[in-house]
Amino acid sequence: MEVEAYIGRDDRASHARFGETRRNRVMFGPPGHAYVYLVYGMYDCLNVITEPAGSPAALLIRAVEPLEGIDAMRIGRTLRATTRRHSLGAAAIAAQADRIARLPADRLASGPGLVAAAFGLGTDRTGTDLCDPASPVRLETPPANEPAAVVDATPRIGIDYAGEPWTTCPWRLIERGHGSVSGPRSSR
DNA sequence: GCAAGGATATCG
DNA sequence: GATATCCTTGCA
Repeated sequence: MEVEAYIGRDDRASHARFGETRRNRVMFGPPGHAYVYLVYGMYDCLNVITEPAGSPAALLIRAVEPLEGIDAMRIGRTLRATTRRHSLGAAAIAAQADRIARLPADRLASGPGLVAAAFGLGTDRTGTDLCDPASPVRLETPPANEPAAVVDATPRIGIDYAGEPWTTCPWRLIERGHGSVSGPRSSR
């Protein structure tokens, strides 16, 4: 599991830095809801609102460790990789499907765009109550015997535009020992 | 190393 | 209305 924290209007790396807009409206709403946005024109990113209404803060879910539904996650990844493309021939579609079929489980959601793809989430999921047991996408309480996670903290990724101290504050949190982490494998 | 890809916030 | 930019990914 890998997440990044974006906290408040003053956080120059946060979508809330310009105040409330149509895109980030749910950031200013109640906690436990989903904020899904489109980045770089082709990838959706899942965030969880973390503070009470009026206090815009969220966690960007950058990577998760697949435990169940791995086949379903492959389908989600394949769908996202082969649709929403203007011109993709049959051979290219087959190549994408084959590439994803060969991915190890811990690489199915090892990046913010890949998390949303694996779960089949789009921007239309924004506002979903992730704490509602009836929600198709939700957060669940871990088993009581779940061991406590050891967490490493590093600077956040892809926010050089924010300036100091936001580019260096260690608000990217990574569960140590998990294979599902974003970024090139060579850097791990 | 870099192109793909479209919404968005900000400017004329 | 136009456009520079963006909390990325996968292939050259």
